[in-house]
Amino acid sequence: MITTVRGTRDILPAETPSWRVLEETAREVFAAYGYQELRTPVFEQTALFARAVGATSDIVEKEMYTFADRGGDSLSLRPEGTAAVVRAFIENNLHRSLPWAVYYMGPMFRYERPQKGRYRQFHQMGCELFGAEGPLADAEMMAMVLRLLRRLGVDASLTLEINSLGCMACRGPYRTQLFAFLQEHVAALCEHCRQRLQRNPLRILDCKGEGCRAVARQAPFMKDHLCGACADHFQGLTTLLTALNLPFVVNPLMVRGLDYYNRTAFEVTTTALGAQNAVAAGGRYDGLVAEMGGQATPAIGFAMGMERLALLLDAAQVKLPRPDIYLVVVGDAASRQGLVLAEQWREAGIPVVVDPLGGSMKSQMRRADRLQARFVLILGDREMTEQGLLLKNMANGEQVFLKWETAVAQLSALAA
RNA sequence: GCGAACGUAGCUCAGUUGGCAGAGCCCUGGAUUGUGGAUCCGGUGGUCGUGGGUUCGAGUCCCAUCGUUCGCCCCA
Repeated sequence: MITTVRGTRDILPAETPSWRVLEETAREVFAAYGYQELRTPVFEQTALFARAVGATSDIVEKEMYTFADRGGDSLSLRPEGTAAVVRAFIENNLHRSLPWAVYYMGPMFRYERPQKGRYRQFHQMGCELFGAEGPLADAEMMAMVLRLLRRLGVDASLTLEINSLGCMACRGPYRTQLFAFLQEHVAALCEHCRQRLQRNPLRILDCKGEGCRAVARQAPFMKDHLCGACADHFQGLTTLLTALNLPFVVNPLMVRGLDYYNRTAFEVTTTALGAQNAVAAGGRYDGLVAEMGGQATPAIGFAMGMERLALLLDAAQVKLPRPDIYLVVVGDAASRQGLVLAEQWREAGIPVVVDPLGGSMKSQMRRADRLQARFVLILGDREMTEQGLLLKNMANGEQVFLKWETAVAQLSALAA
């Protein structure tokens, strides 16, 4: 048997309704804040991700699906959404139409060890806003994320955490200070953190190892060493979140995994998903557009993991589709006549499900019941001779007789 | 990439010191010959994840492999 590739899966019809709730609710909320949909290719030149996400990040170093195409170009399946959005922004000269507010949703690919809520092909949706520099944009985006989560009914046990990662001006000095501190306490760090001390000391702050956490708590915090502009920005953000009545926690140890972030970083976490606790995460990346060759443009964005949202989604919101009218046909002649009638009704805009398996009336009725059809139309020998149909209301069992000629009018009254 | 647990019917699971592969749900037929749901009775459905090994005999023990789950890591 040929099966799905490890870390991928089918989303079967039993599950697609909740995915649609997810997608449709998100589209509504994003649109309400002025975001429009952007669709980018699922694969790009490998160099795009290497430069945007960071050549030394774990994602690029060991998690990308990278391959050479037949022309010899190195391509990669997208491991995240922002890089392609930035590429599209630059490539289409959109700095002339600021603000540019877009959302995307779709599959992403990372070669990771699969776990609950973590797949090799997974789905993210996210928003990116180009052109807005001040904390108003940050606060509004967080409000939007939380509104969406509330609308989805997944807001129980969620926490909004924020931090500031500083900017080019203040991160450098802070980094040397942090490095000096960590070097004094190198003995208490885990092996992995000792290795990344040189390369990426900031990441040590959110290591989950006990020794590292103890050190991290004593370490100098970025938020205490921000330059004036960054401090103002962060202060402005907290003031706005308070004004919006959005509860938040300042987590000075939160560091984003992707290299492009500066200033505001935020994360929405849950206690309901085990180790994969991040539901949504994002931040500001004011330097990325310029770094990627575009005209310097401030930007902020976030992404949320759709598998994780689907796991949390309030089942009460998901309405399973149920047919209004289910046609039961008994006998060959009735089957043919049923097909013709059903097409006439559909032509008139009336949806009809025709029992596709036939067999005894009992078994067809059972299938209609299983689908929770509101009405069943019965077409058997008796109805054939009388050129009519029996219409049964499945809720109360009442039955009325219809003639073929007048059925369209009577059925459209039902479907309305 | 590292550590651990688990893979038995479509689903959820039981299976004793190694001795005939089971239950519930689902599906299906009947009780009810043209009518769903409730009840009762019957039925279909298994390369026990896969491949080796030990043994008279393996779902059970051993090895390998694939997959899932949990933790690490990473992250949405």
